[in-house]
Amino acid sequence: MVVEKLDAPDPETVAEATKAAVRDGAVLTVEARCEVEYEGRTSGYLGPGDRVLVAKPDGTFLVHQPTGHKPVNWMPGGGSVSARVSEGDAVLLARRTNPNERVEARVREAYGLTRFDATDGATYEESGTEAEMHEYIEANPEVLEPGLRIVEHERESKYGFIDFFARDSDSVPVVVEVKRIQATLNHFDQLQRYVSLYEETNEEVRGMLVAPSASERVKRALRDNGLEFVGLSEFGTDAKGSTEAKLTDF
Amino acid sequence: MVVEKLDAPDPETVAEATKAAVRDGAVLTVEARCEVEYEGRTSGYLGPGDRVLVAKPDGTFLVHQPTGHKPVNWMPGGGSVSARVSEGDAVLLARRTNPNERVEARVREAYGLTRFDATDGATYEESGTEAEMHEYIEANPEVLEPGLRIVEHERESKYGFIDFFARDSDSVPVVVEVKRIQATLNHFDQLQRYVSLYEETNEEVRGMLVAPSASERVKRALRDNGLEFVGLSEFGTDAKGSTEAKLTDF
DNA sequence: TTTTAAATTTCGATA
DNA sequence: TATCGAAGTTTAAAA
Repeated sequence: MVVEKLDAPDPETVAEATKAAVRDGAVLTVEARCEVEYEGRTSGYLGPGDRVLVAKPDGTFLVHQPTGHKPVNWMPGGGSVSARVSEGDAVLLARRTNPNERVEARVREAYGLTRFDATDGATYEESGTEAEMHEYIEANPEVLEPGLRIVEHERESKYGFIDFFARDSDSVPVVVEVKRIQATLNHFDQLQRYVSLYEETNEEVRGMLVAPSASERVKRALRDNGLEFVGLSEFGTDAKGSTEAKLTDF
Repeated sequence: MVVEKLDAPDPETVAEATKAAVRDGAVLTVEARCEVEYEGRTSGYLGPGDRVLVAKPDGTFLVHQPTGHKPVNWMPGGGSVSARVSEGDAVLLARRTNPNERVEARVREAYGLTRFDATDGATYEESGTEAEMHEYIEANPEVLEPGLRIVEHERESKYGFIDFFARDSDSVPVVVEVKRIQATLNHFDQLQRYVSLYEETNEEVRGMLVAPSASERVKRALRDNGLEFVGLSEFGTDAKGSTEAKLTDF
C-alpha cells in the first residue's frame, strides 16, 4: 500500500500519523482548518483558515493556502517535524537550527490526511540555464564581438567573480558579465564593480554586459559609465536545442 | 463535505476530478507516479517517480518530490490547469502567458486523489521586515550616528531609489542603504551606485550601509571605496517586539 | 561552514 | 503593463 488515507481524523490520530510518517520516511499531507505561527528570521501569525499541510521526510514542512505559488509558511529541509496533542488540538511543529526557527500549525479541524510512501530516484534535467549560456559563449566568443578572445572563465577577483575575462582584437582587456534574463540595475552594478576594480591597477579596460535585453534605465547607466551592452537574444528562448544566436550591438 | 478522497483512481477519474476541481475552485492533491515536462523560460524533463501534485483554483500547479522545499516543477498562479486522458494516462497541464510556459505531468499511476473545498479568508501578519526597520530608523536616526538627521525617505534618483537621504551633524549629506539581513556585495553595489551618482553633481557625500552584519569581503569593499558600515544587530531577531537596538561602528 | 551568485526565482509596489 | 527591489528568499557550488 503506497498511500493511506484518513477521513476527518481526530487530533490523536493526526499526531500519531504524523509521528509515524516522519519515523518511516513517508510524505504526509493534511487538509485542515488551522492557525499558524512562525518565529525565526522574522515572526508572524496566520489566523484560522483551510490549508494543505505537507510534511516531507527531510524535515521540509509546507503550509499552502488555496491560492499562491509560495507556501504562506514553511520550513526548509534539514530540520525536523514533530507532532503532539495540546489543549485538544493536534499541533504540528517544524524546527531547525542555523538559523533557529520554528513553524507551528495548530489544527482546529482535520478534514483529511494522506500518508504517501513515495519512491523517487529521478533528478530533473534542465536546459537553457546560464551555465549553458556560458558554455555557448566560451565556444563562440565571436557572437559577442568579432575578434574577441576568451582568456579566462569565472576569474576570481578581490571583490567577486568575473564571468569572462577577455581581450578584443586590439588586445584591450574586456570584462564580460553574462545574464540569461533581462539585465537589471544590479547586473549593471556587478559589472561596474569588476571594471572599477580592474581600473585601479590597469589603465584601459572595457566592460560588457551580455543579456537578452535591458531596460532603458539600465542601458543609460551602462552608457553613462562607459560600459557596453550586447543583446544576445535567442539563447535559451528556443527550446528546440538550436543554438543560433542573434546579437544587437548597443 | 469539505474533502473527498479517492483511492487509486483510474486515468479517466483523475482527469474528470481535476476538471471538476478547477471548475469549482477546489484545491486538488494527487499522489502519483508521473513524468513531468517543463517548457518556458528554460526547458526540462523529470523521469518517472512518486510525487505529490497540487493544483490550486488560481492556476497554481506544484510538483513536489519527497524531499526539498521547492517544487521540482511548478506554475505560478494566473494561468490555468487542465486535464485530459492521453494514451491511457491522465495528463495534467498547467499553462500561462507572459511569459509563455507550460508544465505537463503525465500520470503513470495515481495512488490517491484529494479534492479540498477550502475556505481561507485570513492573511499572514508579519513583523521584523525591512519596512519596519525603516520605520525604526526614521524614528530613531541617532542609532546610526549621533546628530544624524533624516532628510528624505525613499528618495528617487536617476538610477534608483535611495533608502534614506540624511545629513550628519556637520550637514554633510549621507546616503543610507538599509538591509535587514547580512550585507552582500550586491548591497555594497547598490550603495556605491547611489553615492557615485550623487558625487557627479555634488562635492562631498558619505555613504552608509546599515545591516546586522557583513562578510570581510564586503567590509573591505566598503572601506576601499570610502563607504561606511553600521552594524544594527538586534533589530528583527528579537521577536518579542522590543525595539532596542545595538550598534557597532565600523 | 561560510560565501557567492543564480533562480522557470516569486511577490508587491509603483509609475 | 513594465520596472524595481525585497524575500523568513532557496539552492548549489566553491573555498
